[in-house]
Amino acid sequence: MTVALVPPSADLVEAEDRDSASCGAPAPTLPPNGPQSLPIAEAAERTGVTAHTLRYYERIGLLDVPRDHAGRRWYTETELARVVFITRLRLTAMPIRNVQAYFRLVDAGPGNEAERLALLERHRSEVKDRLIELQAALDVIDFKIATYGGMCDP
Amino acid sequence: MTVALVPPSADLVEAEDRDSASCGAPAPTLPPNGPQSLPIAEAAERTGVTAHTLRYYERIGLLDVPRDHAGRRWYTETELARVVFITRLRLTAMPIRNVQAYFRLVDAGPGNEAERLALLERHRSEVKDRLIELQAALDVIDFKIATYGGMCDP
DNA sequence: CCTTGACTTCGAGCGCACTCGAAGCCCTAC
DNA sequence: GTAGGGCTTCGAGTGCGCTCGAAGTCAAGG
Repeated sequence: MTVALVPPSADLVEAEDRDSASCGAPAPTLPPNGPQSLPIAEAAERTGVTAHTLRYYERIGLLDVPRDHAGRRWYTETELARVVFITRLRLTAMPIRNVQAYFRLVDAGPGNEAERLALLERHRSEVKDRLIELQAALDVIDFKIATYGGMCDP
Repeated sequence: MTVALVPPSADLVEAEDRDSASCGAPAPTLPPNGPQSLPIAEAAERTGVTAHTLRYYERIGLLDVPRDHAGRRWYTETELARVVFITRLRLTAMPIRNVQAYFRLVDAGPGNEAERLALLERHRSEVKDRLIELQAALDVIDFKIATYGGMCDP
């Protein structure tokens, strides 16, 4: 239950706000198929998310992936980082709806940080509640396991 | 992450193995509508599970609820305790399949405690892994929240 | 030129765990 | 006797989050 404020995997967390030029230098309007961009298959491999799911995420508005002239997707660090952050949120069972809401805010540009914060904090508190419930349920299971040693007299 | 061996809500945990006469006195073949048995609506209220879901659980073999002469279900402490334990397992996201497997073992009577134990222990270890992942994801979110204070220099 | 293969879109399908609704039965109260 | 309410079964529907397959496009290699 410790709350680490050390960047858990810093490069991925930092990158997520770089798009929509939230602050600092504007995004460089990368040339499709630019420096380190990856085609969908490699993006899938790198993020551990299937290509199908990457397209699905884009369909539902979680991503906006640049294309080359032939319409093929090229994932830059920006998109890859976002995908990773999405998987983190999903891992905590944040409903897709809320993930959508969050990235709608991000994509709306700067000025709504308070809202993003509120959304994340609400979610964090839900996750913490679930952690506690989960731990309690685990305790029940542990108790059950323990009693299988000395059955019939729990 | 502490493992409590104090019965988390003892009455409910203890009761779950009493059926199928796993040890000690055989189940007393209670008269339908016996001492403290409840009709489905009250069982639902007591366990926090809808009547629909209680019937569903029975349909898929998780429960075997005694009936009165008119075919109505009467939930005794045995069934109520089992329902509660099911909800604990479900709370930890144990797939219904595995819950079914577990109670098949329980219903098969004594002699397979090692298998039950193995099933629970496997699940426990999965849950613990998930707890760790969940905590890590929460740390990412916490980090994100923290950086919303001093945007642009995480 | 033709094949190969990775990509594209679109819509449909799937697995899970419920959740609901229709039609009917049974008991009690009036 | 009859109205009401709570129960029964059964099968179908729902919501979520993917997951898949068909059919087509495009670029590179032989």
